[in-house]
Amino acid sequence: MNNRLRVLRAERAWSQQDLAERLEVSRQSVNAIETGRYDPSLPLAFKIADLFGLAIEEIFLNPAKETDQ
Amino acid sequence: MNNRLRVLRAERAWSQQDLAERLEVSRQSVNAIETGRYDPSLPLAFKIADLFGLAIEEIFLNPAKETDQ
DNA sequence: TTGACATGTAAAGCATGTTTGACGTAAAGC
DNA sequence: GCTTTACGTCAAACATGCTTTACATGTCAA
Repeated sequence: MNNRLRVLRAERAWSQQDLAERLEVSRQSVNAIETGRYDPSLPLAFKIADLFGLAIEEIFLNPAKETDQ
Repeated sequence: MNNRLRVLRAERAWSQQDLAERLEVSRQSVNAIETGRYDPSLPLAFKIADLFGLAIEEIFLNPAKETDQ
């Protein structure tokens, strides 16, 4: 599932480590999600959405939808 | 994480089996999510939201938010 | 009162998400 | 050159999500 995490992080000039700390997960988890190696759990997706003040759907792109924003 | 799956299903008079088939998961998965034994994966959450024509946030209640709709 | 259906749950196994610790590489500053 | 920081990745271990099979209960209609 594609996501805009890298862009949102870059807009804030945060390192993966910075983001990981704010989300209370490991840096490797942030990296794996950004590089598309796996999707976050739903609770983590909510935490990410909260942190950026966006809806989950504005960060994670529904693979079933054609409109890729 | 609380969710409104049971209500949405009841509004359509679907059995757990009906819903499971539409989501292409097992009836036990639907039951486990409804009874709160575990949260769906993010991809499954998207599929559920699609099926009901709602946002993920309208079905799954963010545990970090006080406003429980 | 039997049969069919809906729901809850359990165990075992496989798939996915997350952790820690470690290593390689590249860029930037001193 | 050396050090530091950022990023990508790997392996092992553990946690969670999901499957199949199975069993128990309640309800409802015939």
